Amino acid sequence: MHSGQPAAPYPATLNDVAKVAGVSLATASKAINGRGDVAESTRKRVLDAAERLGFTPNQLARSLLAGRTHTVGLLTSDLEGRFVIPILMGAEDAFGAGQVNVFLCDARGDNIREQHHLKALLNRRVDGIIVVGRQTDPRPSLGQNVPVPVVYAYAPSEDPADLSLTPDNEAGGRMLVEHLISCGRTRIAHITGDPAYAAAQDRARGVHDALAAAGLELHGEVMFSDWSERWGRDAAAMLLEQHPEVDAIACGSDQIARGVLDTLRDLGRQVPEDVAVIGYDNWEVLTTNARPELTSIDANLQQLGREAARHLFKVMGTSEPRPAGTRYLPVRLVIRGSTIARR
Amino acid sequence: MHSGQPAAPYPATLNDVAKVAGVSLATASKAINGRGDVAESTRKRVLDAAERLGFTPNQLARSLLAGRTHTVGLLTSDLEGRFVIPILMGAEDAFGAGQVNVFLCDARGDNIREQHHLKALLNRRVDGIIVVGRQTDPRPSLGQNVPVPVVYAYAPSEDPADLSLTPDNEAGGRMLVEHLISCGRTRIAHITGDPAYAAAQDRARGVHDALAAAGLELHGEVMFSDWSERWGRDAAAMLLEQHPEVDAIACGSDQIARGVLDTLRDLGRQVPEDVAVIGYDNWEVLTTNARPELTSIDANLQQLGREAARHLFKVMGTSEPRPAGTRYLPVRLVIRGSTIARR
DNA sequence: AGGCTCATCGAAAAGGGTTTCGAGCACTTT
DNA sequence: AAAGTGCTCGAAACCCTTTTCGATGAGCCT
Repeated sequence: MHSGQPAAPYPATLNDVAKVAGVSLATASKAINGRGDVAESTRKRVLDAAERLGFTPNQLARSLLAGRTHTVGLLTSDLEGRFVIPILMGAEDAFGAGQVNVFLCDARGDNIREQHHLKALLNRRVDGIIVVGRQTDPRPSLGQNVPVPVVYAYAPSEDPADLSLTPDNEAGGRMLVEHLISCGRTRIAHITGDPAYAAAQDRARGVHDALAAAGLELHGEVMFSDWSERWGRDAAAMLLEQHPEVDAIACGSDQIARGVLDTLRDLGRQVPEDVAVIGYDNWEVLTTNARPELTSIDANLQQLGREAARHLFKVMGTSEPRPAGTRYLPVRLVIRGSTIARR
Repeated sequence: MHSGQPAAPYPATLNDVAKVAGVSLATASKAINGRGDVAESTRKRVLDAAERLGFTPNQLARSLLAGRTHTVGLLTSDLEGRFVIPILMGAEDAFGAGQVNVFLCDARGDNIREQHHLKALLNRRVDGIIVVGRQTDPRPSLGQNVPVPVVYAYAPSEDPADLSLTPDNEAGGRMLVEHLISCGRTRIAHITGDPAYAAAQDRARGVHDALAAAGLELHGEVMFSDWSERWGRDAAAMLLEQHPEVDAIACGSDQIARGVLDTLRDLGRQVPEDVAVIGYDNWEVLTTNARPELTSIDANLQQLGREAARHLFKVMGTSEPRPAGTRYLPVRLVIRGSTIARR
């Protein structure tokens, strides 16, 4: 089964346009790019010819000359991770329907491959690079001798000389507790994921601080294990056994929260009447399908991607000293039925 | 907070290398690319110089000359969709740690924006384009006068002159039923999503055909509505009211299956002992966290992405007539505890 | 010694566009 | 009539690499 059509040829070059219009290369270029020094009648002739031939300028040639390609590289270590995608969308968004295109590279968590991709991107003369990790744990820097600006998103760089943008997990942890308190809860427990993750530790610290600030104490220890629903179910069962008095459970992820909801349901506890539950990440497929729908913390990742892109935009091309350090971007509370009863 | 380091300059050009090595541009190029006609001693001198200067060839210049860029465009209409990502990974994978880089463009479902991105990709002289949709419903073709090969992935093109790769949903539907029958079930119902989706219709047809082939009939009508957990819960409740005899439920998505599992649990039915449940899509976060873990159909999307890339590879550069038509790629059964009791 | 081959190297063009700068020309001014 | 002014346009350089093909020189044969 073949179409038989080999392929349309690439459209005309500027040279063709110039010939058809009966002018020189230089004049054709100026006419098309709207530079001065070309009579209105000539411009029209050139534009007509370009239109007829379907001319579009070859970006390769243009970039080669200009020294800027209007491309950026997005270097990620884990594409399947759900954190990369919103960031990627935000970046694409900020660069806009505009002129910038994004090269996507997935290093699959392999350092060698990352170096390889980096080199490939530089050989293609990208104007900037966004490095996206899948955890909020600091990652090794690409180093300071990269000839284009680099910004680290989600996973900050270990090197303070780099610019990193990462969600403020500590503020998120505080937000969990503050919201529960504002719902009138005082007997709060915290079930979270793998203690080896900075995200787990940072959120737990936020939880602790907000409780302390309100003169409260956590009911039970922070329960660390992994980020699964199963752990949420098991942890909730243990928790209710040892601390049946709890009236709110702050969870370190939406998956954990889903598990917690299941156990509460099995044990006949009403949510949110008896126990309020709050998740983290605002992963829609989990939050909006839960019974009841799950209140959660959204890390504003798309916003983070936009910021990263905007930053690159600002410093691309300039040779000024670049901003450095790690910026913690605000997160956002999304309230649903698991903390506030629907009327 | 500034690093103070403005940016390392771009590395040396071939000209610099030639000068340092004391040879001509041509010789330097030949030495570096391993072409013949250059004395071993000279080659060493050039390579040393290149090493010292950190020379890497400018791909722009190279591409401009060669007429091939070793880049492809990936044009998607919906990045957040979970179908795009595995396909993207498969494509990245097939192009390999090799030479090809991927431009990612998200049209956000907007036709104008898609045209715009297409033009931008062509101006950058990509060697090929992969179009990825978020549904299996056929989508409008980009047309036949695109100067590079195009392959449609997941969402096939409406135009049979294009090459499309899409998962075989009908076979998947049959597989649902065949597996349930092989588990000894005969009283089978089907709950699925939005009837406006080709995926829902194709899978339902597969379910119907496989039942007919086994001399069985569906218990109740096919239940269409939407792809949510909530619908799964509600539909299962209705189903068990009207057809309490069912011993298996084939679901059109994992979300629906999760809802079905919840209702069965609420009603005290054992899974899989009383009722077997099977999902579709093999969305890991849903399947492996379910109680019991959910048997499902995997569309092999990563494989599909690889195939798409491989196809582009094959026809890129050649001017032969291109293969056309829609190819339905095999799907795969992933067995877990919701259909077969764990020992 | 002259003519030959062979290995090695470099000049130049090509790829497609942008930009600088000088040339040509019509028209005005003194 | 000579000089000056202002507007159009084109030649050529440039970006960086690859490739062709002709030039150079050394070594060998008769």
